[in-house]
Amino acid sequence: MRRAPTILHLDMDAFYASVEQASKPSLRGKAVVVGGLGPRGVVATASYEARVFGVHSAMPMGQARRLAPNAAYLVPRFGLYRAISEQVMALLRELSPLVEPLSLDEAFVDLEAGGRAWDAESARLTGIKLRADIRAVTGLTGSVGLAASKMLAKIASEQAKPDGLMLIEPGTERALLGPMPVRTLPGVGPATGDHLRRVGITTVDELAEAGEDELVRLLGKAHGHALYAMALAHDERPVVAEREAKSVSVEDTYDVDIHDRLRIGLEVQRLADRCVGRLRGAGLSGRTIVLKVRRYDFSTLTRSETLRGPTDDPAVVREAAARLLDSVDTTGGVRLLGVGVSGLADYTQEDLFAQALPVPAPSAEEPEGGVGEVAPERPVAVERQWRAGQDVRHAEYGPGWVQGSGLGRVTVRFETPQSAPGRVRTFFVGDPALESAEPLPLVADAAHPPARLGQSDSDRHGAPPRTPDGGAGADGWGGNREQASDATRVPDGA
DNA sequence: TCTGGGGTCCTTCTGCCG
DNA sequence: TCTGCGGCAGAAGGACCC
Repeated sequence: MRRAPTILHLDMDAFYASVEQASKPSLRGKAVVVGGLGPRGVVATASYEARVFGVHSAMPMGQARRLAPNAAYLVPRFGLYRAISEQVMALLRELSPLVEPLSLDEAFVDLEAGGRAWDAESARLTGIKLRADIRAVTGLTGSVGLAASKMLAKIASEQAKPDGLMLIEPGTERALLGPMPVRTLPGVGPATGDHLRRVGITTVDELAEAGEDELVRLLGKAHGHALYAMALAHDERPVVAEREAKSVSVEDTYDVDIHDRLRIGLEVQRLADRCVGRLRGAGLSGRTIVLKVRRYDFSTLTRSETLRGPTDDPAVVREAAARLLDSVDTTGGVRLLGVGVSGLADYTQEDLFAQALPVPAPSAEEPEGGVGEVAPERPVAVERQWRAGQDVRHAEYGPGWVQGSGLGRVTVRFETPQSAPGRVRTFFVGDPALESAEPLPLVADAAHPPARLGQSDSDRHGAPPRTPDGGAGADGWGGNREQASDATRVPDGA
């Protein structure tokens, strides 16, 4: 095991919410909640001001609204988050060629591989400079953990939050880890945590005392061995810069349960097309088609079928998904449907016989879905929809963002990242002087300008960044189903 | 209170094959 | 021909992560 604390873990603080606060001066210092605003949405990120009220990630939006009724509720703008994430990742790659992104706001860096750090002091200085650079380039704060392993570096950054840096000195790991709750360890979620608590294990020390055999008996071979090693602060996993995707899937949760079998069939076809769009966009094909159904009572079942060879043919995936649906009882209604493809390959069976359909180059309008005969993901918009948080520009008043809409009107706050908190004006939703706009840079004249600050509607359907642990940037969030009545609330006096 | 979306990995069960 | 067995692949579900 390496002894020097040269693994760095960066975790941006309340990333999505912080980006929104940085780009909307009237929200700074206020409770901000980003997530799906539909009736079945959940919280993606809450600002620290919102967390004071008990709002946290993965909480149902309805519950968040009850806890923090005066917070600002915004839909995520993944295009903007991706652009800012790229700025941050570029800074990390200046430190080392070994950068392992976990999601848009998190990454591991092997500082030793980059020759940037060889002991505690050089590692600490590198972390301090990184945090300053991130603030200069993006205007945002991130927390840094430094340790001799990935697990400990991640725990350190968690301890450092918000806006801090923590280094775990070699030799102090077990003393630090011992009193911590088992849930601190990666891989221990609610179920495993409960399981361990029932047998009297609540801390990492107790986990280590239980012994490897007992943990294997309780949790199974893989999990037991892994957890015992972590309890002893042993973690030899290397930082891996590139990892291949193993599956591609799309799913939708519906605002209202679907009962009509015909409609369910059509939705599955639509999801199959979207999934193939993703697949082709990534230049992949797959052998196993998976159908996912979440029923009215939240019970989830999957059905899968493995083909003789990999495919990226939408008709083949549609047909397989339809066959799988035949074996599912949807009486009572379904709340979620999903279609996925696994067993990925970077060629198709048809390629072998030169029968593959030509794949047009993705266009700006179809960032990942340029798939010939595959149906478009959404019908062409016939009426403009204004989503809370969306960037707009008014011919007379300039740039602003949608604070809320409903009853045929849209309320816009006119301000920019560099301006003072702006004023609010209300327009008819069809006002020709109002148009959607690209987000503005958070930091003027940044040394590392983002490649593109896209936030167009298509961004919500853009391919998630391929991240090593599968931490794909989520998209969707039911935003396309947002109701007009989902007006954003902004604290008074903002 | 009422639970998103996109992933990965693991375990268990079952059927097939030699 | 029948039976038992081990290995393997596929199917299904669960837990976890961001």
